[in-house]
Amino acid sequence: MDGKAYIAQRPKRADGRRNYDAILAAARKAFESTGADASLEDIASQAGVAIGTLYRHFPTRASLVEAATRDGLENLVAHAERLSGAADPLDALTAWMREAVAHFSTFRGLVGILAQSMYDEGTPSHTMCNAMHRSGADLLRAAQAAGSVRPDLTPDELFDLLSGAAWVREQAAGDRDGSPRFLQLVLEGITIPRA
Amino acid sequence: MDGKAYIAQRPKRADGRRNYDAILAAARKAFESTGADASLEDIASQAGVAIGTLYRHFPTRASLVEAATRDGLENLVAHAERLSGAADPLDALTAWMREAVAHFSTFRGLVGILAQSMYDEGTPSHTMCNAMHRSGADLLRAAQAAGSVRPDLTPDELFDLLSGAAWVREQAAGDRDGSPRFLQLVLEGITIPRA
DNA sequence: TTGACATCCTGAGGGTGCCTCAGGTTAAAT
DNA sequence: ATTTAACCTGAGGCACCCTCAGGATGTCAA
Repeated sequence: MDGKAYIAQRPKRADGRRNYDAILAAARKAFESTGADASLEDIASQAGVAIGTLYRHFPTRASLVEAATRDGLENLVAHAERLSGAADPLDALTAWMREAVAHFSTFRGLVGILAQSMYDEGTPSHTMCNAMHRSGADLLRAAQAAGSVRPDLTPDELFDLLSGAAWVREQAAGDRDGSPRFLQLVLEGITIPRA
Repeated sequence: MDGKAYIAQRPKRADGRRNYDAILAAARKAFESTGADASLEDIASQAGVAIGTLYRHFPTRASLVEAATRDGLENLVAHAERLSGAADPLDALTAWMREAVAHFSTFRGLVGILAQSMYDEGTPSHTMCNAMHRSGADLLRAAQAAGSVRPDLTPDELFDLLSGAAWVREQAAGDRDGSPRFLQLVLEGITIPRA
């Protein structure tokens, strides 16, 4: 199983690259404003390209979403590595969690796709999700080792909590954004008060 | 604004009632197996009825979902009333929360609709959601009065937590159902240990 | 029993979106 | 200049949504 089979490769010919980029830009805009179920035909026409061209570069909707959000996930992983070994592991973990929730709710419907990708191999985003999973797990372990977080919390559970927070955030888009509060409650729920 | 304007009325003629019931039964089965986005044309044909008949009784998909899940919500409210004034308000609250999560994830996509209905008036399920909100708020208040739950938790936040738990549950359908654990974490997070 | 009629049912049809594929075009390598 | 693999196009088949004009029928009152 070559995981990359699903991942759109950046094309080599100049016109191909141009269109690839245009489609990606249009997709980002459309996802932002409409959600992950934006019309692919709209995206194509917005990119000034026929629908077949979009499918050539991104054979599935998931692959397009993956390409449109790869940067964000990479940043998340990079940030985790920067934070690892911080003076206060709990601060590091909470800061990262906040960022993770923010990214997960970049647009409506993303968190569902990511949650799917997390445990479903053969999904475009699966590789990136795995990397993120490892990053988060490291930060969690450190915070647990420092005695700041309940030791029985597993990485999977951490991601369930993060996903839940992101989902709540995307539901209440705009007004009544209960997400900071949700995450706050979760954080206070899993941390161990400094005696 | 008459909230009932959207709610499908049980038709009066015998054939109408028959079809209404058949559609509802087919819808329940379809939602159960496919999710809230099941094909309405499939539901109609499964009920042995033309598509126009389905739309006659249930002008919108939301109204059909509402009708298919009304019983469950009513039970939830009734159960809350039965639990109110229980000897141990915390037990009552947790029992009710578990039941609520179970109902919210009756089928894939329901919790999203309910979360929407909760704060969006003019939605078919809004009335029922309001009733449920009140029930939950009562149980929460009691548990808080007993000193068992952190006093700053609002009913809205409680429902965000419940929705999040239900959403996580519906994501991990089948294997790896992290939902009991999720709710457990949330509960331990919001309760105040008995000194 | 028999109208009369409001209620109900039907299903074709127009709209949107998904995705494929046969055929035409073009960048790039030789 | 030729070749060719990469690329692009957009019509078309499929599924689903939702509406509406016209036909069928249950109900009730006479």
